[in-house]
Amino acid sequence: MSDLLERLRGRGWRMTAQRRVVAEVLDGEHVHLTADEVHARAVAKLPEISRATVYNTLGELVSLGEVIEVSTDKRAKRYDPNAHRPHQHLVCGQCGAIRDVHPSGNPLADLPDTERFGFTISDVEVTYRGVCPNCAGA
Amino acid sequence: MSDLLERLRGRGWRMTAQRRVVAEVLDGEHVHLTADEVHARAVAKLPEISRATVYNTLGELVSLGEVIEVSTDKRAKRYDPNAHRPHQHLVCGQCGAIRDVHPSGNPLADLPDTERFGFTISDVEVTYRGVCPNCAGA
DNA sequence: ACTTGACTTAGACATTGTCTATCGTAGGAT
DNA sequence: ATCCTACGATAGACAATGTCTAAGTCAAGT
Repeated sequence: MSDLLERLRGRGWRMTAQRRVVAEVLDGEHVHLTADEVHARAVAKLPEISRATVYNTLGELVSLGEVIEVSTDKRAKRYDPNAHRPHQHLVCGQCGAIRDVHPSGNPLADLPDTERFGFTISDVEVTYRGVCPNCAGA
Repeated sequence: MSDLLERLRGRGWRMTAQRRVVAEVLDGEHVHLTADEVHARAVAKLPEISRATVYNTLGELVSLGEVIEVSTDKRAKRYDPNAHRPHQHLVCGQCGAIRDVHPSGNPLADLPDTERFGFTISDVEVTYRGVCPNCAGA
């Protein structure tokens, strides 16, 4: 599991108990946690950890490109540790479940030059919305 | 400009000064305003209008499918009155400028069945991120 | 014009995120 | 091994955005 910790150490990250805990939380379960959920899980492992530290650490991980911020939900940002394989998200509008999915083509190619208005495009974010089998069945 | 107002009236919307003002603000400029910006512009036309009413009215317009909620920016939701032509957004990461763009194909088709996990997909949200000519030039 | 239920209001409250001043500590230097 | 120091952590205030409530107001049907 510690590929993440290894990489961070390799980048000269100063390793602290708090940062380790946050990294472990993210690395442990490949779900999409909100900052507060990360905080809650971190507190379980290290009760003194503060909210600010979790936010700071998450922000640093995002800057380092180790995790991705997603805002599928209109409320809080979520953090996706699966940053090394480009992927998109499939969101259930009822229960809020999120799945990672992998596109067939390159979505960047779908935008013709005439629609780029001189922008230099670096990234595309694609979110499919629908209803998951669970919610549809009920 | 009052296609919007017409449609709303036709749907049995109870027409009040506040709702008219909010609808006019959205219908007037085809930009992507935050709820607070809508409120500010509404106050300019009708000083007594309250924040709650603006939020309520925006929520209703979204439910009715007359405007779309977009969260390109990580902060506030933005409201896009251009709900009747499917489109996507192009966002400048530096200045936050947002442009509507029109896709060449149907992005829904890009997700193979094997990646749908039983979801019934109803919508795709695509956001291209990059740098606008203005910011790139500077 | 009257009545009624839907709409509006002000402001408290909730949630999420940021900032600051202070304290603690990881890791290099000695 | 111990000390130093700069970087990180902390608590809690603050800010931004959004939601809720209780009471007052008004559009529209009768």
